[in-house]
Amino acid sequence: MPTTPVTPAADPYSAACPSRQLLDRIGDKWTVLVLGVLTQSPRRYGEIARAVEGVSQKMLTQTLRHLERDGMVVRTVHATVPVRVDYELTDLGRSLSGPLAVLEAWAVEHIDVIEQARAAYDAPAPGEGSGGVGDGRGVRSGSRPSR
Amino acid sequence: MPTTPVTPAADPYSAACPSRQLLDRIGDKWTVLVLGVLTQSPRRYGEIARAVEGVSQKMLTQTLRHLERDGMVVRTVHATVPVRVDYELTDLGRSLSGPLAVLEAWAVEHIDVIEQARAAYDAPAPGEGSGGVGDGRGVRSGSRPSR
DNA sequence: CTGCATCCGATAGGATACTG
DNA sequence: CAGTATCCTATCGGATGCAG
Repeated sequence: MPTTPVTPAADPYSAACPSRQLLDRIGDKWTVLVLGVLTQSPRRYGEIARAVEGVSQKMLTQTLRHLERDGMVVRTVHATVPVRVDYELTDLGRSLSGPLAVLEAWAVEHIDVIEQARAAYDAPAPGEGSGGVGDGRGVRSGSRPSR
Repeated sequence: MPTTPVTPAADPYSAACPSRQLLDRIGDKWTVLVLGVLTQSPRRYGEIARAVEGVSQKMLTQTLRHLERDGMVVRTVHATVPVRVDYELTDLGRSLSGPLAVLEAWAVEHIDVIEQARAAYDAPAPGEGSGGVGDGRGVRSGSRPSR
């Protein structure tokens, strides 16, 4: 496979779809958080670990490796006595913050409605046995089937 | 917890953060795909199953239930002889397509650079022993550490 | 300090069989 | 047709221990 096999990439239902690849990456537990920390300024490994708080070394390292592999961050090792490693966003990494901000804005703006919907869905079925509904047109499932 | 414990929601590193909740939802394997299918028009269960292609009933049903719970889709059951169920996006669900499109645009636009970066990362270390780099300032890790 | 290796529990997700 | 239930595997992710 010398030249890239083109891969249409126009098919949203393919695993090779750019959207899917991006979602697989940012959908994990830490990537976006790490990206957020690095957006502010370059950071050392330990700083990121402390900033994100809750992430294990394993996951932090894995996340950083993935970001590095994708060309989103640059890893610089300083051969000092206590080893020091800096991570810095690349232009590519920085360019992602825009779309991410859009998504975050949507989330913040609609979280209330979502949580209301969840509460309504989780609540026990409302008494709908009063009015006549036998029109055979269809029934909205207001609450969870069984859970 | 009767009244919501407030949960600042301003802390990006909390599991209760709106952004995290959204990412947890769209980060899974099928949600965005199902959303995409429904964006076009209301669909029956079987139609979605065929359109997404590759999704199992289990996952499709689970995804639809999640979307319904979050108030993104409305599920309507028609009590006909062969049962018929329609799924339709709500205004909330439709409003998400914008941010999603932004993300997709970014992915499509940068996928080439990302794949190049990946190829470079996966490739064996390039011979950088030529030029003088012994300034002790730091070394960029050009390729993967071991795998 | 930074990170890799290993063990281990939790969860996501696929295949299959069965039901209203 | 539209699910539900069960089983099983792969992966995710945390804890711990070791190393350069």
